[in-house]
Amino acid sequence: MTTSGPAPATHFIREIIDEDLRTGKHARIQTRFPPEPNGYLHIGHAKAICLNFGLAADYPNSLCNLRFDDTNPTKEEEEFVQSIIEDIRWLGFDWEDRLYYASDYFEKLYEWAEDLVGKGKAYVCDLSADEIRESRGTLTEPGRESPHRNRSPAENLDLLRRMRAGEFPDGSRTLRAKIDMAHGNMNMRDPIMYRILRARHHRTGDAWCIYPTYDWAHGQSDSIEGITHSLCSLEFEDHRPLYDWFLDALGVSHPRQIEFAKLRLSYTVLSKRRLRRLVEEGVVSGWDDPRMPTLRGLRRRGFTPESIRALCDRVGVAKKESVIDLALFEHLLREDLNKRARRAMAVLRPLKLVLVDYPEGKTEELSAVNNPEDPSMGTRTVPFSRELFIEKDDFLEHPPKEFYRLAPGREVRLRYAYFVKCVEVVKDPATGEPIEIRCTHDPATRGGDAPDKRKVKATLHWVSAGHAVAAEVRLYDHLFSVPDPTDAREGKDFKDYLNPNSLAVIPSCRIEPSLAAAAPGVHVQFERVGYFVVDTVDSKPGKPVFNRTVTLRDEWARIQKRHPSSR
RNA sequence: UGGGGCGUCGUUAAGUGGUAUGACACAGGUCUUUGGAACCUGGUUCGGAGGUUCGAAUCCUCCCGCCCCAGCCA
Repeated sequence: MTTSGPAPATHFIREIIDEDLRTGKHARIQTRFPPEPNGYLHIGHAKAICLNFGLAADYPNSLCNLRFDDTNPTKEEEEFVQSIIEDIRWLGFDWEDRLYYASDYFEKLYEWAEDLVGKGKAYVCDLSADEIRESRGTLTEPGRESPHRNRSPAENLDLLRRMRAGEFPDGSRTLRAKIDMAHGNMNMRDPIMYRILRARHHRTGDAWCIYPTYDWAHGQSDSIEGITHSLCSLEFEDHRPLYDWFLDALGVSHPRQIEFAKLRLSYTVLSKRRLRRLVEEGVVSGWDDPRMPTLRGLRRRGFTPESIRALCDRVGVAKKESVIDLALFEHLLREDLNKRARRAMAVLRPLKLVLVDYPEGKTEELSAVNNPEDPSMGTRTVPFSRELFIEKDDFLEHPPKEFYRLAPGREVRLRYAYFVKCVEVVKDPATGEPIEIRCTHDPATRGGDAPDKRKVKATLHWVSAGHAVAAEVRLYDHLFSVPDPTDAREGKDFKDYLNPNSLAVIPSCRIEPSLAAAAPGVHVQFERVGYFVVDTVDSKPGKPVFNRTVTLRDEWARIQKRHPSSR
């Protein structure tokens, strides 16, 4: 994944690695991305993916594994394994043959558990879940030792074996590490290593009725894989002493856990719980709704893997919890799409424009550039005729000073076509709304250049009424109307901050004919409007559907925002 | 009144005792057959108070604020 370009931004994790390489602690590094297959990946996961795979790509001979952390069969499913694999591939990363599962290590983990029991560092506890909770103490008071804490290694070994053999009912016993019930860190108060759970595992089936907890499985899995730097998010800082304790107790290769702040983005939510609510409560159409921050949602919305990787490169890696401005993401997206998306003309809200001095029945094929940023993308031809559609917003009968599009008596350019001048406005007698604009055109300006060098203030996009194709366009906007919907006021819920205008469907837009057959997933810039992508689910030949990925920067919109009167 | 973290422009991130820097956002401008893109210009912001020092965002002390932890979830 190495790309040429500016050196990657440095951060505290790189400093640690550089130091480890310099001192010879390691000659190379090995990282891993360890998702639990219990849901879909989102933009927050992308940061961890880019960090882990990116680091491995940047350091010589270094590798990053993909490991599914599948220690809880009640929540995990094969479907998620597949979707996660698909999404990481789409993002552009490769783990070659290093696809692992924590469940691959169940036998080894069990063997190690017996080892700790033998060393007197773990014991079988018969307390119920409630009793354990009750005896754990609180944040300010120490816990009480389990009455089974001092069983002999031999008795513990016997009990552990019988736990594995299925002699005891679910939840009746646990294997716990023998550490310190008075520790200030709750994770060290004899944490649970195994629970009895008769649940079918998506990979090991019914082979086990005891399953390791995260704490018991994670560090040991890292060790088995030869991970050198185990990166995780801040909430695991409290677990690091335990991570270290297990590895030390076992006396095996000891990766270093390093915690960093996970990515948060403004105007959206990223917790699995909240995302699930949006889906289950029907706020969005599903996990791949184009408004969702899931990788599937972003993909369907038209975000590119390149823009996501660029975001992850730019946001930095630190321990400070921060919320990244969505505007940065959109900026990076535009930067990418500007160079790659083909241009086309599409009129979202059509207003008829008739050229009174243009012959009826005549059609011209005018040449248009496919991408001004990339001449190699060539040109295409666009049909032009007497009756056209322009954007409703591009005409104002009584324009404010800052508006320099079409208005009565005013001349503008129709892109790649002619200069036209408004000579008449036909209005709906009932509403007074303009329903047809009549213009003259200057034949000498064919193609859009005036031989006499006269200037016009505006260039408008258009489509030929008789040639344009109908299309459905879905205008997407921020899912929430406030930067941090999770920061809900007293009595409020994050859903109270949903943006009611996050989706507006325009069933019948007019697009230039060259767009009629655009393939699903293709990115295109509707000139002067925004970037769009052909929807991968609902778009059909003959009935195209476009999703707005992001608008273009819009100077006029800003002016209107500043002076609400100018409309 | 337990333990673990974090505080640098609006937002992010650099800075590791010697002129506070970049990106996004914002504001102004140049250019333009996209009010796009590109380019130029702008703002003084180190949580607070003391202290050490010729000199502190960096070192010390105290204070304040925010986040995480009491799953047999990860």
